[in-house]
Amino acid sequence: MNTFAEENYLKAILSLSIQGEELVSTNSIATELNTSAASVSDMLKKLQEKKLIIYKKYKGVALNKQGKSIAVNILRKHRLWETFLVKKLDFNWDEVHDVAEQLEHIKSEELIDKLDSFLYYPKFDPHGEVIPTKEGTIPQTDRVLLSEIEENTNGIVLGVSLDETSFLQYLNKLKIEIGTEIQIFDRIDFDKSVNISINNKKQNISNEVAKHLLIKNK
Amino acid sequence: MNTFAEENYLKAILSLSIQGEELVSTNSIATELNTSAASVSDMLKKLQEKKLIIYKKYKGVALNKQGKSIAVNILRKHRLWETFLVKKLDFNWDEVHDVAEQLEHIKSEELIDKLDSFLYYPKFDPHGEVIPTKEGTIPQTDRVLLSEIEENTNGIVLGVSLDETSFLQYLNKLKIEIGTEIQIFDRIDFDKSVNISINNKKQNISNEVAKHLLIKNK
DNA sequence: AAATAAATTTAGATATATCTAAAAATAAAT
DNA sequence: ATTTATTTTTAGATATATCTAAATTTATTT
Ligand SMILES: [Mn+2]
Ligand SMILES: [Mn+2]
Ligand SMILES: [Mn+2]
Ligand SMILES: [Mn+2]
Repeated sequence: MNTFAEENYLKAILSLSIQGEELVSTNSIATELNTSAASVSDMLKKLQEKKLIIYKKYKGVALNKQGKSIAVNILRKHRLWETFLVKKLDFNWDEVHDVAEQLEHIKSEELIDKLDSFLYYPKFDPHGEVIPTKEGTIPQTDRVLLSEIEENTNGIVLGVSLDETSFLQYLNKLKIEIGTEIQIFDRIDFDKSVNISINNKKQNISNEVAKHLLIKNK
Repeated sequence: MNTFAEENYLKAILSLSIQGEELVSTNSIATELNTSAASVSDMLKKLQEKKLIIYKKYKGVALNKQGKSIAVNILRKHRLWETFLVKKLDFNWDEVHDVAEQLEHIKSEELIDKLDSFLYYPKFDPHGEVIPTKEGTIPQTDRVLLSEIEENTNGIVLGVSLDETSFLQYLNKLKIEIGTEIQIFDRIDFDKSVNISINNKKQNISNEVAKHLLIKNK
């Protein structure tokens, strides 16, 4: 049985791997978890001993099979709970992340099975993020980040890759939500911002925001 | 913010107070929480410093106003979660206690408010135990324990005062559930067991079981 | 290649929550 | 009222998870 802290570290490593880091660095984990690099080193040693990661001092860390399985399961629980909170308890999409951070650590396989069934086996969470299967796979989707999308195309927002309150409330203000149709014009070289229009209203989206918008071309 | 351990100690003290101990003893807390008397002493010192209990060394402990408020709130959360698990997720009444032990520690007032609303403000949990109000009061009921009920009367089982799996599964076997009508004949002096009948079938109920059955006379 | 900077790990502390064994206080028995 | 037994507390360890500051390794400049 793993502690909350161990589970959070495994989830952080998974998240950084998905974002593209092959060998995840100590510092990026520290940033992700708002803790010190020293604490990360301590915990990596411990996870290494528990045989959940492949860790080479000064080089970086990756999840091994068992570590990945645990991390994906936490992610599954996180997203199922978020779905429950929005679909059943009427929370808004920008209010659920912090509570899900707690609920994801509840230990009961039967609970999650029944929650999944109660929600009619959802495929996506309230942020459009894909929910991993009970078997531990993360279904692949054909979404592209707005920060990397081709210029002069049309698309539809299918999700966000970040579920922090401040980000989601900013999207609310920009009138960007799941299902919003957008036209993509061009990307500015200088700051990597993107010019788009929503309902024929032109606007400029910063790279910081564009990096977290999942778009499907149409 | 209190730790899980602190919350569990406060809840244990509340539970023992309700069961009749005016000054709760170190040993009874140790038994209730399956821990050592030494650990209890350590924690009582800590809760004393946090001003949540009234503690006199070697004498015993009681909750103060703030400690009671916290404990009642944990009990409320425990029973609301149990209700959710049975009513919405189709758990049986003998399967929910352990998961509720985890869920009761989730910190979010809004979550509990919304859960309460989602369940249509239930007054009793799946074991017939009364759910404390948001304001922190425990509504009084006129139930009597089978171990203390008057002889030669009729009654109906409205609840149990213990929600451990082994006890509830034994009740399932005895065909005793909430709503079961029983006739009470007499109480045996020697072992305080009670002779009753259910559907005209006579049986003898041990004091250990009778102590946890909440009956309403009719 | 050597010097400097950045990233990472280790050393040494602190805080929480446990435990066993020993000491102290209280209760019960003689 | 002593002695004995029980209950409770303290002393001293262990385990987890953090931190800051110092040491070490790796990467970048000059
Ligand atoms: Mn978490
Ligand atoms: Mn999400
Ligand atoms: Mn608990
Ligand atoms: Mn209950």
